[in-house]
Amino acid sequence: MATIKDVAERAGVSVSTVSIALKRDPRVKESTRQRILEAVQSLGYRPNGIARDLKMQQTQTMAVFLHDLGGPFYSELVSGVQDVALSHGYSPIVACSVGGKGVALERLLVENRVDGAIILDPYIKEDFIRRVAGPTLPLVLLDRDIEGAYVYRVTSDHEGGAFNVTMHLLEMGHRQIAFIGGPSVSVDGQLRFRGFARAMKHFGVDLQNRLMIHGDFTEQSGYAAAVTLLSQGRLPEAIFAANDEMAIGILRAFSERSVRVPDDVALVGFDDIRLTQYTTPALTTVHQPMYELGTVATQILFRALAGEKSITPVLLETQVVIRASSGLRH
Amino acid sequence: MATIKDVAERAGVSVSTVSIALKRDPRVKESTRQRILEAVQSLGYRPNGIARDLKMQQTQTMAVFLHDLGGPFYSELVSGVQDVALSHGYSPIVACSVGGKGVALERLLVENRVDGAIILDPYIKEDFIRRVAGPTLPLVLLDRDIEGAYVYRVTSDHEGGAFNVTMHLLEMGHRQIAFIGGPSVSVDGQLRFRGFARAMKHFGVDLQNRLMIHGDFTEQSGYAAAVTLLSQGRLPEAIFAANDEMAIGILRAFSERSVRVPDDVALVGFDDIRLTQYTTPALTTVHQPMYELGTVATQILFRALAGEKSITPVLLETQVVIRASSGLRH
DNA sequence: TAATTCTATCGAAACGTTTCGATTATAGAT
DNA sequence: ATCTATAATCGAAACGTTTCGATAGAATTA
Repeated sequence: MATIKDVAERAGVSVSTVSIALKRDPRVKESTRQRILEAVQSLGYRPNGIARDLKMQQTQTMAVFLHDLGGPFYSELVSGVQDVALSHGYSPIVACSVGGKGVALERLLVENRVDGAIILDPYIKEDFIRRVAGPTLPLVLLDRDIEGAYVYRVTSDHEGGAFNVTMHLLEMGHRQIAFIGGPSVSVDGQLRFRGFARAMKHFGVDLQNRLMIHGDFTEQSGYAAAVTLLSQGRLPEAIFAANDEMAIGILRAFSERSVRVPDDVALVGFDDIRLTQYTTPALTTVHQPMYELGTVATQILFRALAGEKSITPVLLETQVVIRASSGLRH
Repeated sequence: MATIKDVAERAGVSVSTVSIALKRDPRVKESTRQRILEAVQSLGYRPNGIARDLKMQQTQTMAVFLHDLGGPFYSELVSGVQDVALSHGYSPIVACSVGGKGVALERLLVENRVDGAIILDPYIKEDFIRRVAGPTLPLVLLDRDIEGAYVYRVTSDHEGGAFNVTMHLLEMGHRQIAFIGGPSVSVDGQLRFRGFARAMKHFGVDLQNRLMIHGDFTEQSGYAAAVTLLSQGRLPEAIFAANDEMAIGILRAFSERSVRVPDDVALVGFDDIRLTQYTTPALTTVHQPMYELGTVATQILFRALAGEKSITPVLLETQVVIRASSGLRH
């Protein structure tokens, strides 16, 4: 691999001249630049980005960490990040935050291979985040509630969305409403429960223990929850699944057993993943502004990188999307 | 940011001693190692990965480039990559290959910030790939047909899958079959057409020009193709959409106009994305082994990295998945 | 002509590691 | 006490850039 030194030699100039010539610095004479460019060509020289990063003490790269890359709405999030990052001359890369020791999280964050990161993963330990964040590595956390220096936060209004969609169910006359929750670590799952409980209280409806079931945001856990409910003998009037994946699992369990949605039981989810438009019946859910989440988070990252100090947490609105599964004719 | 030098000073040893102590080299006495560890602690020292990469002349990082990160089946591909990469001590990162100058593709590949890459993007220029590949940067291409030094290939059997699913339609008695193709650059789209044409020929059915329509793999283009077909007055007996996204667009156009699938017209897609199970009717399609594509590609990458020279292209089998949209009762 | 300002180029240090060969301290053998 | 083998540590070079201050020559001014 040819280095800048080889180019300098071939062109008969010094290394420093090559370096500045390559960034079109007007200090170098046009004729010498040409000579240098020829040398570059003939040697197939490509600058070594790592050497550059080391010298510059920055990488112009930022990372997005996701718990599992396959999540159905992450692509929009990443688009949002991408659009803003590119306009700042940065390259976003996406990495999976799981995998244990020696993995991307270590390599990129601990060993400073990126200038900043956006993190969407309820499982990453709080003290890891606080330890690793710093003036040279601001971190923007999505849907987490961690305070710390150089740690910033953007969250969707899970509680508000959950409140609104629960109100929707209540207004349709349902009172016996089951709640299928997410894993206990996930703040967004907790907030969704809070919104649900607040709406129930608002209508003066008591929560029933047997209708509060814990899942883990997977389709299978939704399926299992449906089976649990069915085993209780009588179904509730409605079910609020804390995310769409679980709602889809529930739908599958019901369809296999000929339980009709929404006639026998109404069902709503959360997230508005693409699939919800295609299920039978289409799923009422709460839309999360994923693209906006990406752009806002990235903007905050650049403000932090620019040295801005006090950046307040951002809360983004969510929106109820009413479809057939909740029983409203439209 | 504390450097190894600071640690050395604080611990009262030389830089080199710290360096080897930190990798548990038995040459350094236990007591000094402890002293060093304390210094690391109190200074909050974190090794600088970039300096290390520069010195080592490798990054232990590989990239996966996707044309758009949102593609519905990429997550499985990436899981496959991840599983193999981790077992080799490598961190895969995912980046989007679009975005023009100064973007991830440049930064990571041209400037050698990764040790190798897997690329799934029909739009990346052939000469770029050949120019950038080299002994220090093997490239594994997915669904592309480019030959070159240090360029390796893994492909799904698009042609075979298309042949088989077309045979399925023919065996069900359909003769007038429309083909909705992908963008002309995409090799996989071309192969799917080849398989389709071969099956038609096999049954002695002529292709009709009016039934050969070009799309671009998006849902909208499928919708548009359906509209085109409808405008012709009489529908074909069956439609083969070169990917599921377009098939879904077609389905939407038909459902909006009360054209019944499969009663009025049969429909098949390609890819077996998750959505195909949930559409009404569920979509007959061809399953691509995406996870396997990821693992195989990554294994090849590591063989190349290990210096293996002649690695032959791999072809992975696809499988027809028969669901309701093609009309077969099951 | 001498002094001054540009213009074009160069040399060297620095970024933070790793590693090789050299050096010193410690112990064991003669 | 001297020599040798081993253990523990050190110093310096190298990885490939960027950039600052220096330098030499050409052009301008007095």
